[in-house]
Amino acid sequence: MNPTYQPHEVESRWYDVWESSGAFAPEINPDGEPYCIVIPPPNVTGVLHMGHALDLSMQDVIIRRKRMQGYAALWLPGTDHAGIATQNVVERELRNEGLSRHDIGREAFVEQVWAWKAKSGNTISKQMRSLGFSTDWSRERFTFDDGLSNAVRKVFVDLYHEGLIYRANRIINWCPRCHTALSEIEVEHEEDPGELTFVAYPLTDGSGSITVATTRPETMLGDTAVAVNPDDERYANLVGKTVMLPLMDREIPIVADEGVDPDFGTGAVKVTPAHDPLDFEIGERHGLEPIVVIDTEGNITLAGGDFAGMDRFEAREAVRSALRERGLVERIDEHPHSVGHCSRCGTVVEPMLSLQWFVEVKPLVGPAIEAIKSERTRFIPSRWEKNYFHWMENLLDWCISRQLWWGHRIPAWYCDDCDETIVSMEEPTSCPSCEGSTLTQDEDVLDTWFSSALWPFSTLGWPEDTEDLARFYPTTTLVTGFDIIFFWVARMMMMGTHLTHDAPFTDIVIHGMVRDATGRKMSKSTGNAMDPLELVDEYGADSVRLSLIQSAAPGHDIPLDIGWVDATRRFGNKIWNAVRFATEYMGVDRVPATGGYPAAPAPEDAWILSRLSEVATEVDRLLDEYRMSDAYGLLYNFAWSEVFDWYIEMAKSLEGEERLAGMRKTLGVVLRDVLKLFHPVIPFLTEELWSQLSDGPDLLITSSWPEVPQFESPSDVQPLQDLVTEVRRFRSQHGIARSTEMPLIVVAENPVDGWWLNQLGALGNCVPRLGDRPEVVVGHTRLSSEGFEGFVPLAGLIDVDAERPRIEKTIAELRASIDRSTGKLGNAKFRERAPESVVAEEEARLEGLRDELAEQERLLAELG
RNA sequence: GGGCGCUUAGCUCAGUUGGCUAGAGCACCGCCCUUACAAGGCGGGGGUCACUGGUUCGAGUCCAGUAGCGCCCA
Repeated sequence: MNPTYQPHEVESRWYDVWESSGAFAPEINPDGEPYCIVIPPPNVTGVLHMGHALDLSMQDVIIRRKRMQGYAALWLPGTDHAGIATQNVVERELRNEGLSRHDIGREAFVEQVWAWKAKSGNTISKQMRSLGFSTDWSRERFTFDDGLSNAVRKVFVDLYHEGLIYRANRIINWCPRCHTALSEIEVEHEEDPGELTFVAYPLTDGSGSITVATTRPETMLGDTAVAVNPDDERYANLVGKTVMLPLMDREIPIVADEGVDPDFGTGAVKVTPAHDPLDFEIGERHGLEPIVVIDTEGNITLAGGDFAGMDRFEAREAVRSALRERGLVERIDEHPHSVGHCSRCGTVVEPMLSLQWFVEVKPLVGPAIEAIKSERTRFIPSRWEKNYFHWMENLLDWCISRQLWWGHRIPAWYCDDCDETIVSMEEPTSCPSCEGSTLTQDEDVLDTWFSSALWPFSTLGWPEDTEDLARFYPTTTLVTGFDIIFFWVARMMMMGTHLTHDAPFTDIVIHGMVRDATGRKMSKSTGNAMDPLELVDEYGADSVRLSLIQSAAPGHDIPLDIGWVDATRRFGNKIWNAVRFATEYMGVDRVPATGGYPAAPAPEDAWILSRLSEVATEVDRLLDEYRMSDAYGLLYNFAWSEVFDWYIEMAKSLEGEERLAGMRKTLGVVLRDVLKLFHPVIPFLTEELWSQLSDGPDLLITSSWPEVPQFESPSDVQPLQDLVTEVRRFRSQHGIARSTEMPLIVVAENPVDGWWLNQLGALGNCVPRLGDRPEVVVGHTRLSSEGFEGFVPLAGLIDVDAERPRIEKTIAELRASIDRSTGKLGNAKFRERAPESVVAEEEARLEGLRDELAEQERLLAELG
């Protein structure tokens, strides 16, 4: 073995071995209980980012452990077709050739997208391999696969016939750059500086004017009313009057509507029903005609009079200066407010009246909420329930049509003769209503999230009655970021409960976002994004995985400090060397891997085995609760400080063939179990080291999860370690060279075994001998731990006076502790109300402290 | 404006039913190339647990309020 760990050599070796062994498929454990995770499908155009790395690392930890525990563990990978994103990518390529998609036509365009996908669409799946994720590639799915597309169509048709999908004119969010409708969650609200313009609308009766405030003056071209709150006394006398809309010379009414906030601006608002959701509602209530003044390009329409053809932002300035010229602008205030941007391209979205398809969500929400309330499905951490409920209860109907070419075409046809709408699985040949045969299919496609909402069951074969569906659905666990609860989790819950009559998962594990070391969101534009693959190059995949898992406290954001990644790399080197030492110097590779746990371990061995047992139990408990960060933090510290720093050091001083055989066996099982416990998070390194320790061809990935029997630790190990630390501290504080021999007279309450004294000498670098407690300790210092005292003759080691400050400091610390303790015990209520065990412990502690103080004071006095 | 969360060491963060001297990694100081690992070992310094009040024998932990920060929604 190399003296240092080289991640790349190791990592390149194992992935193919695992995959070809069949380990990734649930069939590896044919009789196991099913356990299933479906991957949150990344965007087919996507490249792996830190968020994926975290999300997938968590899933791999879960699935690898379950596999080792004997479950038929299925982790199903795949991607979604990402309508807008993918179309954008291919359109950009076309643009480089000077073409638009319209130049080549729909069919050729879609062909080109498929070609693109075949060429560069699977980047992320390839990247997943370099991080070692153990997904079952034989079951990889794509939302555009035939089976999944069929599911999408079936759901659309069924929901339409149930009346849950309808087509209507509504205000939707329009992206003038992507030329499509968006759902409200594809809109990102960002704070913009903005200005509030106060405009006077003259009353037609000449009795003055009413002032409205607006952040979007250009929309006034489409105003069809002014509205005030009915309770607003300031305007009560104006309701029912009309104003003359400036620039357009259109007479419009002043109406009273509950929806108006009297505290905003002047309390009077302009009403543009075609370009604002609230205004649309007001318009509906008052029978106002919506006038579309901004077109799908974001330009002013012919209805905008003199401003027709202008870009909407250009028009904002033009309208404002035209109003100013007429003396109608009263003032302009700065007004920071949030403005919607397209989540795909960043363009300011335009609320716009448009004919679109919608899912009526109200009937779907109930069962989706009930699944959580009844604890059929739980969020981890549970506080996300509140957000989920809150969001579900306020859900608006979901706009599912997109004006794209890349996506599932809406299975709706319109009869040219009678305007009948036909929704069906198969393309109709004639109109069922008028028997006309000129039918035109809806041009639009469905929102990608519509197909993603079916993901947990469509990937398993639904609506077909497949074996996988029967076996693995409902799935067990979903792991995803909180930012995706609304987009995706909620919709899967709705679709799952409605279509399959069961919630799609049992546990929903929510994690935070990976941020940079200072807590900022990683993004390309701020230049602080870390590329997981670059980190893999630099530190190895295992380090990236372990540092992410260790940093990820449940449900919190993760500021990823490169220092963490580096620390885990050093840990890799440490564990590598521990195994190297065990095999090359201690002969552990001569111990059969299958030998089991020692039956009658020697004291040191019993101690580390008992710790292993405790740690393994605790790690299991934490992992069962998805507290991976705590679990692996614990294991990391156990491995490093207990196995490597203490046990291996103890092992070095052992002698005698029999004793060495016991140690080898112990070190062997401890290291093997540590490798097993660590395998889910650092699979490459552990698999490699397993092969070094193993005497057969068996892979760690398919080995069995540790079930460590209980061992009883000798009670004097902890005092041994404490005394060793005291000895080391004494040496360090006095700067006594390592090579200087240091005698130690050991006084023990109970008989001391040879091994104990041997370890004290070896670990403490001292020469201990059992002796009697000196009547007078002049010329000694005293070191102690529970049940043991050690006296160091100072002559020849240090100047006696040099020990005085050390003792004085100890005395001061003891006195402080004693004060605290007596204060506590002196409190009658403490004795009365605290549990007996707590009081007894405190009393024992105080007694110990007082004894120790007496010793130290005597020591100081005798120093003279 | 509504909701959710955060504030603990120089930095980034743990700390689950309240109970010994509040932990980790990095950074810092001292000693050591001790025969696996200097990507290491040993030892050390460093915290008014944001603030105020309350509950309690006992509060980083529970409750209320204040301040600051973040996210989501309107």
